[in-house]
Amino acid sequence: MAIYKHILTIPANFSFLINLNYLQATEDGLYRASPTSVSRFIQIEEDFYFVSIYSKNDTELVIVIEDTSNSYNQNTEKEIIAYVRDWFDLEMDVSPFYKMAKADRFLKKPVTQFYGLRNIAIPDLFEALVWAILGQQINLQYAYTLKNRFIRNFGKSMKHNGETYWLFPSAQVIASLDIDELLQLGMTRRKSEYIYHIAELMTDNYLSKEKLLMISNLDIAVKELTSIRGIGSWTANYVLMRCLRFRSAFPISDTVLHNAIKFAGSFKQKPSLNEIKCWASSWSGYEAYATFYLWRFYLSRI
DNA sequence: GGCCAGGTGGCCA
DNA sequence: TGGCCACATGGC
Repeated sequence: MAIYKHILTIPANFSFLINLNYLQATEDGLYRASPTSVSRFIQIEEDFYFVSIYSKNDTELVIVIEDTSNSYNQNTEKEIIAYVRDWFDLEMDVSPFYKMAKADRFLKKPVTQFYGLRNIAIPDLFEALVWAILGQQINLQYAYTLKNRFIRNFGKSMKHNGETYWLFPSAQVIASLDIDELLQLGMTRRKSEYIYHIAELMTDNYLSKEKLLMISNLDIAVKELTSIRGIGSWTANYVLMRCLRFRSAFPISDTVLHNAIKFAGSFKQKPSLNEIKCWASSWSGYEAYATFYLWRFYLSRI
């Protein structure tokens, strides 16, 4: 089996360690993260490649690709590098965000504590949508339980050096199920319907990442998504922020965000929507990053 | 045991 | 538009 290496220069204001810490904290079986590296299987068309990423001297990211299916070509390499760049948001220039955040009463601490963190993506649209829907209106811990069940019941597992790696279930697989099979995981009937319906839309290609990426205007993208049953403003903004890289996507009704602002501001009560709108006006253009940092800050508190 | 949880859709005025 | 309310179950 052939092994290929590719080296990326680490951009400014990027800490691989801080990003690995985040990945370790949110491990879900799809990848494995350690304090020095992260590995996962990445699917390119019909083939799977085992990819490991580590850093060299904090100046370079080394991407190691194992050609587990003997199908490696120039396009494979291009796609895998694009995947990694997207996953870690390497194209993002965070310096203007940091400049703004250091003067912001809520963001000052988060950006200091997690300096170098990027909005780690959920590159797969179906995964991002399912994860958002699972997380609606239930506590985060149970949402992780449901996601685990979802992956282990319907996903594909791959072995590497004795370790199991999961691939997120495809929309095609979910669309071929009976809704009751989703219900049995412990989610509500309504959520089962939402997820099943979205799986159908994606299988029939009415909904795809490529189509959404052709939309550059946030409001239009939100409208497009919220026209789908089960996707409200929160879910649309969550997915646009985590998967499609809309910098101004802002899940403003998010309860963790509210708690994070309450925590960061040492308030006795959660802020009102109008207060958040007012304070967040200075985050314009960086709402997604502000939200991501506040989540990280709040969820990692002692 | 009661309240809250990374909301949404549907109904009503 | 804006205000309820059902959904439904786990975590604390």
